[in-house]
Amino acid sequence: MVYTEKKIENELRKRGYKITPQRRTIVNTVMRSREHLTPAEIYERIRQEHPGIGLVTIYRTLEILAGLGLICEMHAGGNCRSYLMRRPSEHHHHLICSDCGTVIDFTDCDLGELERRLSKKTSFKINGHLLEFVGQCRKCREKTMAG
Amino acid sequence: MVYTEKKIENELRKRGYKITPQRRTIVNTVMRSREHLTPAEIYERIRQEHPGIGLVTIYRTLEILAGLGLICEMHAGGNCRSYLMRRPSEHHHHLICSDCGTVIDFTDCDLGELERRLSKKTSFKINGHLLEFVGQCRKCREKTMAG
DNA sequence: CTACTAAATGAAAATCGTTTTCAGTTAGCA
DNA sequence: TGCTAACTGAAAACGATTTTCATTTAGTAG
Ligand SMILES: [Mn+2]
Ligand SMILES: [Mn+2]
Ligand SMILES: [Zn+2]
Ligand SMILES: [Zn+2]
Repeated sequence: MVYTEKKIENELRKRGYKITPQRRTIVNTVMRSREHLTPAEIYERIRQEHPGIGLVTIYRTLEILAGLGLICEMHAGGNCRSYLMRRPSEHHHHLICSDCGTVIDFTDCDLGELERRLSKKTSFKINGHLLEFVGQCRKCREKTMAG
Repeated sequence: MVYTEKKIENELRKRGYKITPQRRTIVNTVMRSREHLTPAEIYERIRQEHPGIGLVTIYRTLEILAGLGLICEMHAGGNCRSYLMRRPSEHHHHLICSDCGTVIDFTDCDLGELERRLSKKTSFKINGHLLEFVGQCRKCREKTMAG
């Protein structure tokens, strides 16, 4: 299931959130992007069409969208900056190049068995998981070899 | 292989780092602890014996130790704070309670197959992975029920 | 042991991402 | 058309981390 902007607006309305021009732009920007965007990046993109928008509003809207599960957050290992991405239709994870930051999505993680085992052993109710592989993409590896 | 303080000192010396009383205390503090400590927590613990130590020094030392792989960093999902922990002898991961922050270590992750598949498909050289489960521990679940 | 020097330290300021505060504006509804 | 709760943006506050810089010190060479 792919989210259309209409669907997202309905989702927001349903929860009592208002549809403002700012929110529309933010949703639109995040939806259009194939890459993971930081709040600052979203801000920069929007500012060109819609100067005067506040970075705070970006934060507030992203928080709501993430809360509703309409977008998802990514925490890149090293520098601890949190990126935001549009949510593909399925559950997914990331393979990140530690040199250039390239992010590749993948969907097969198959952690159900492990989750069940852990849950049983620890009496935790497990709600989710974070899985990231870190490595070097081909380009960066070649660069390293050359250098 | 468990790191002794002597071994760590040697490792540092080998790389040209000096062994200062501050570094000794930091290594000692991190080694003694069974829990994951934030830089601030380490600072607080050390301050009692060794007032006058600077938080900066904690940061700088932790950075070196992490760089050498002698300790490892943890990035707790939500608030993006990075915790530091002593490195157990084996590769391990975390199960975190989103309510109270309790962290449980586990060692079985069995991601080798997936790693090989991804590596082949993407031409990445994969160097590591980050796996965290997030949920609610028993106590917090009971509290929720009661409330 | 003494002198030297690169490395390390700590105080203070700077930076960075994020959150709070608050006064003014607006979406959605009666 | 008017009301009001929700929303907005500027500014300030915030907390974690980093940088700067003057002073001190570990390790070493004499
Ligand atoms: Mn993704
Ligand atoms: Mn651990
Ligand atoms: Zn790369
Ligand atoms: Zn808990």
